[in-house]
Amino acid sequence: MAIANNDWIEVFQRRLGTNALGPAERDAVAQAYVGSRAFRRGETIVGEGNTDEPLHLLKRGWAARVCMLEVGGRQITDFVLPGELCDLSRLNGSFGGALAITQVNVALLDRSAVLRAIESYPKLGLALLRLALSEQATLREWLLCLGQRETREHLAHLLCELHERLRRAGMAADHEFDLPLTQEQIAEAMGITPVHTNRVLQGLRKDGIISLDQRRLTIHQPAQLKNIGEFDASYLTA
Amino acid sequence: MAIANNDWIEVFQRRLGTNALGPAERDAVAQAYVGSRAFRRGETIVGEGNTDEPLHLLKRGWAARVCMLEVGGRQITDFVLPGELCDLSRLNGSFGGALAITQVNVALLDRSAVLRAIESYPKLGLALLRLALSEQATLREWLLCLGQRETREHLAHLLCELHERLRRAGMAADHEFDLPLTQEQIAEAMGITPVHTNRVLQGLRKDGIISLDQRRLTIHQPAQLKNIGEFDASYLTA
DNA sequence: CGTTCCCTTGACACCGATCAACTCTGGTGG
DNA sequence: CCACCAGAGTTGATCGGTGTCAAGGGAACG
Repeated sequence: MAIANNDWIEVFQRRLGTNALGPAERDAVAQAYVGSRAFRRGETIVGEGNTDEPLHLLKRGWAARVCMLEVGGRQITDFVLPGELCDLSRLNGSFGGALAITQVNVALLDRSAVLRAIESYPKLGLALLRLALSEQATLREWLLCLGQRETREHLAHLLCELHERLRRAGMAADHEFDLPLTQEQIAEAMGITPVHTNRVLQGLRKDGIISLDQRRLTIHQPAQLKNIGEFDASYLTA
Repeated sequence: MAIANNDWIEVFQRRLGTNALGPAERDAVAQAYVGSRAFRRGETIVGEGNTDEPLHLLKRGWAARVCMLEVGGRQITDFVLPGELCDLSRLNGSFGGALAITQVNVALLDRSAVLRAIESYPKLGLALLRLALSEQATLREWLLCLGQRETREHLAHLLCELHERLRRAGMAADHEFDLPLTQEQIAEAMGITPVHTNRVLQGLRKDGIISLDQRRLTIHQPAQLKNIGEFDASYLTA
């Protein structure tokens, strides 16, 4: 079907770690490719519920995984950066959806082809297992933030985490980066209201620790920020 | 080293789904067995940090995965029931620890032997990937609870989740089960204080929805409880 | 030049944290 | 048999962090 434009594999490999896949695994994954697609800011990439859609591998941009309450609220459970799958969880059951934070490009991978590739190439299964465990670690850290940290600490931690992950993806400078989130989206990730997000952000600004203008974040006092958020990057493995 | 007492494999297989492992995978896992161990209520099964300890597969009892703040609090991120691994995440990096909620028996599996088995038997890797994704789904649901649900709803949801998981493990009757958690531990799972846990529990009791005496929970109005917690078991896949 | 989205700020109410005291149970030792 | 003690559960009073409601400002865009 699709002409194999395999630039996305590089991105995928970068995320998994350069040695995670050998040439055979690379090829096997490449053969699951069934096309590409673009989404605009705010669009739904994957809806909730278990569908037969292909898997969405993020080539470019930011996405967020979301879980919704029937009535009340929406929770962002995770951000998806290039080289990660928006819907790895669909390999098992179903859960949650994904939405585009920025303009986004994804590679579409046929789900059953991926499953077949895993059954033939154990290193691929192991690489995906590691990816899933890495996501688990982030989810646990978010639970810790939501349950135990105070809001100011939580926000500081979130900013540190995003900075570090973006840095590893080659998308952040030493002390600044593009933060395409609206305050409402930050709120949905932190389980608070947009109004309160604003106030806590103001607090960090007032103390000269960060500035945030036009979706550009600058960290003036990195050590302070890490300190406030008790940020220790060691959970961001692989 | 150890005499192969392989009753734990049955428990493991029950959790993974009966068809997840074939005879070859079974044997491969069995060969990673290096012994068994028991822990008493309250003991630490796995400490935080990345060690070379073997993996701990829960044969009997309840455990909890915990993440700690340097100062302040501790968050229970997940409960571990029989057939699950206390420290699957150690296959990748490290993260968090595990503690015994009840008297607990675990099978010890050599970590590198498990890794070798995965590299030889892709179905094993896939089964563990599915297990990890199932854990992810629970973590996401917990994030939704912590971030978006009110405390009463959160507690109702937690009780429903435990009931359903215990039922699947053959450890719960239709409307009652042993809940070995102290109110303090429930609080650590929900990110609230023990005092408040008590009050919310009283609320559910006062409304005749549940009763909880001597670590035995009875659900008098199951439909009501599910309704309050907006509980939908579909995320508990595999 | 109006509309829309996002950010910002103020006033007020309330949920849940904190502090403190008391009960109840089971276990231990005199 | 009773005294004591530790751990868990219960309840009340008070305080503060966040949610809620409301209004306004500023930038981007047609």
